[in-house]
Amino acid sequence: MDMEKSPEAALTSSPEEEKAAEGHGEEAAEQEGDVTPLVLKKGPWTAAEDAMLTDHVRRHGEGNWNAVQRMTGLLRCGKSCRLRWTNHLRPNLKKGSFSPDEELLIAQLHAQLGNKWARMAAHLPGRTDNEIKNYWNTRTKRRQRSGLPVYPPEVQLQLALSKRCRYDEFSPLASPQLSGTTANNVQELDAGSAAGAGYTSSRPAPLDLARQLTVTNQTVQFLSPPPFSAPSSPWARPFARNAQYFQFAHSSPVSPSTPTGPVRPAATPDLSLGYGGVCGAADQSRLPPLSPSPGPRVELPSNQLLGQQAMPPTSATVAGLGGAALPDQQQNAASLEKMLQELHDAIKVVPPALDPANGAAARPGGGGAVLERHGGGVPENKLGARDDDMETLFDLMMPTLTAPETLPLAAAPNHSGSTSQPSSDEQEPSTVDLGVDLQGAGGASSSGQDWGLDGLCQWSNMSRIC
DNA sequence: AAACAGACCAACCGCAACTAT
DNA sequence: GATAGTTGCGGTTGGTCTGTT
Repeated sequence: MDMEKSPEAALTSSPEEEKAAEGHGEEAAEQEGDVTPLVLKKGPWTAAEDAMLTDHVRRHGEGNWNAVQRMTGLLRCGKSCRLRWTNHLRPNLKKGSFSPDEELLIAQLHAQLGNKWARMAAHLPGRTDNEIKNYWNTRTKRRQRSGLPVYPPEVQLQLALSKRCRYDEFSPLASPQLSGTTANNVQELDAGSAAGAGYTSSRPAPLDLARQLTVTNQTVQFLSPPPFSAPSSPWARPFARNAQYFQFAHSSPVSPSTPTGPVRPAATPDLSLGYGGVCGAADQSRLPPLSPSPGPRVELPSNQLLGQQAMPPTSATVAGLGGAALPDQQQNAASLEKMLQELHDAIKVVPPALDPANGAAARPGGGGAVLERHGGGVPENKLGARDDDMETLFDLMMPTLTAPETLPLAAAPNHSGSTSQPSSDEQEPSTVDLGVDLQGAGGASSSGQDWGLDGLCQWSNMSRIC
């Protein structure tokens, strides 16, 4: 039922007619009157058309796009008018190339949302979904062709953590309703960004690494207030912009479905980073599937992103799959250590403050973990903090390895992280398939925007360890 | 200088959800 | 409830620009 197509289809009867309309549509409309159906124009907009459309919107506001043609004589269908206005004429549009901040944000949003361009655009004021889509598709194509990872390392780690977070939220213990838009869900998480704009995803808000960490029973806050100096990796810069996500009270928020009492697997991180089989066959029975099983909810990749299956497996992929034979806690620990090393350029996690009562680190709800940007100067106790990071994260990781089989199956995202079939938010993929996005598995802490082959080597090594 | 390939961008198409009658 | 109309979204296409050979 394409109500916008039918007029065009009816009015544009032949290619010749359509072609003629492109050059003389306006004149034709004036001459032909009511007897002959209007031939709507296609193709690039002229300045005069833009002016007409802009004037119309100024007078009547946005919406009712089909009326534009009737009221102004503009020989464009409503759909075309809306598109033109939204993508080019609307005020406050930001033109030009994307800033590094925006690029990282897009990567993070894509990791969380898939090909939800409109939602992504809601997080990028002045940018349009079309713009983001074009950017992502071309960039992704290029990167995949180069064998580079689609996502930067920060996003990869965030994905790994958010995965665990989602397991929490989607755990069988949680009400199914929670998978929608209920309390403590994205509506709140998203409060700090771009007005929400219908953002009803069950995914965490972009750049919500702090929340991910919070769910790991650590509270997070910056030691030094923004603005931060630029980190070594431009991909880390948006952390500063989204500093609000890192500021939590010590009474750490807990995922609504996080059960109290003994730590469930829900509160344990899946540190496999999506490397299929990275945790080994033995553990796969306990962990959510990392790669989608064919089914109605499998997300199909964009045709523009094809070639992924044909892509030669990177060392990381091979190592990840091959590493399935060598999964154990130590290997995960090694992976984790690598990850931390990568991330310590941008983030430092200070261990929770000791509980004065028992001398133990205050854990749930009382954690004192603090994130600190390096921009404010290298912490003196960096190494010590890292050790504590390891200890903390080891603690978090171990339950994963012994997780019962009660973990809910993750939805089956596709290789590109793209979305397709779900028609509602509830059907959105609840995980992001790192398996393929990390196929290129490079992108550690390269200093350039194009996190490069150096990173590839590092991540490959990490996988090999696993 | 010409040919070619890739990147980039604007626009179109089809579909689905939503709203009004 | 059915139908018509509107809006929004994601995928795709085609033209133009730019860099390379």
